[in-house]
Amino acid sequence: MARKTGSHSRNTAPKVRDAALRLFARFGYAAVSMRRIAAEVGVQAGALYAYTPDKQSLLFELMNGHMKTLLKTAAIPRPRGDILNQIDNFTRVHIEFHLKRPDATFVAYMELRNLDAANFAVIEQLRRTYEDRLESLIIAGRESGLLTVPDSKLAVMAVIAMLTGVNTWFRDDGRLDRAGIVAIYQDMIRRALGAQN
Amino acid sequence: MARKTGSHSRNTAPKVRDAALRLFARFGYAAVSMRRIAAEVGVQAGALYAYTPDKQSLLFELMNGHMKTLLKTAAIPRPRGDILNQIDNFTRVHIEFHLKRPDATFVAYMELRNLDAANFAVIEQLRRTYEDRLESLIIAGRESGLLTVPDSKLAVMAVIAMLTGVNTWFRDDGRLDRAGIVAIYQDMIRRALGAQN
DNA sequence: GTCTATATGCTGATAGAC
DNA sequence: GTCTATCAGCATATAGAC
Repeated sequence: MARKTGSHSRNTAPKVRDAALRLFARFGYAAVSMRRIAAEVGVQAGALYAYTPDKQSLLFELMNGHMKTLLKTAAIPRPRGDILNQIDNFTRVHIEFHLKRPDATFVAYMELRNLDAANFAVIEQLRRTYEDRLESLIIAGRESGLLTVPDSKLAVMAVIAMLTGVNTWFRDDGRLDRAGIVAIYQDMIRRALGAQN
Repeated sequence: MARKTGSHSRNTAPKVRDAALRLFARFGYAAVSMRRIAAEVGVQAGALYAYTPDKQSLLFELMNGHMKTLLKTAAIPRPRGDILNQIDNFTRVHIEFHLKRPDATFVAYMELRNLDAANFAVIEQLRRTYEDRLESLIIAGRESGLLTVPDSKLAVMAVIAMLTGVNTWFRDDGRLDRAGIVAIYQDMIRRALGAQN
């Protein structure tokens, strides 16, 4: 209880991150001022600099955290199960993960150009790691004769673009629920990859 | 020859649009100032307002022109030919059109949130018109038994996301040329749509 | 940890000269 | 059609009080 007067920061750090994420997603990094983030949190602009050295770091931490969590969540825990099941699993996890985090997903895709060079390289590396995992599955599937893929790298790009695109049109009160969407995408992706199901 | 001193605007209008497009694509609408556009054109900031009433209109005109050109280019000139060929054609035209205009494509996708409400509605309508054309093809293919598509709307979103994603990774000095990429995407899209080829 | 006050500079847009 | 000059406001970030 050695807290000074005016100090109620126990929840401020996550509030800053939440406010920044929400505002960056909605209006874009460049269009959001530190004053606006502060107002959303309920402090003055200067107080934000107790939590981040500058605006750029705030953006980077949000994107870096998002990518790290993605890689952790999408870690393949069990190498057992055949390749088609693993690809179905990738499809499901990708859709569920990103639909659960629309703001972070949007920021991670839209604000890449607002990262400085060093930060961009870090995020780019994480993105590549994620893509490589999917490519490994596709290559394994092709080698075992379960898939017919003309080009594994293009297949990766096509599948990830399809999947991430879900976030752009999904609505909670829409015609299909998440499980239904996952099932349809699993079907389309298996087919696109030439699965002999 | 009734031109006043200091008047050399014959090429300025397109220069303004080109500069704005290039800068918006690279740094984002919100991060680009009118002064910076003017500097790129080689005039002072005030001179831009002879060509656009404000910055917002400049963005809207770029996006509106892009979408109108897309709809014109992708107009289906010949209803003859079977559905699979028409879908292959859609794939080819989409990829070629967008690879030819990387900046406009990028701006059209990234800057939607920076349109004011009225302008956004216009662009949204054009985008929907484009999607509806593809859906018509898919529905016709399904009805004639050529395609197996669990959900035509999701199929549209998946296909367009796949196709537009090409712009994010394509490089002119890359491993595959445009024709090669088109062929692979035609194959993956036919398969995704359950074509019995 | 948060406040107020401030520095330094850039923003979109307009007015009037030429 | 383009220039210069300018308005009024907001930007990021820091300093020092409490």
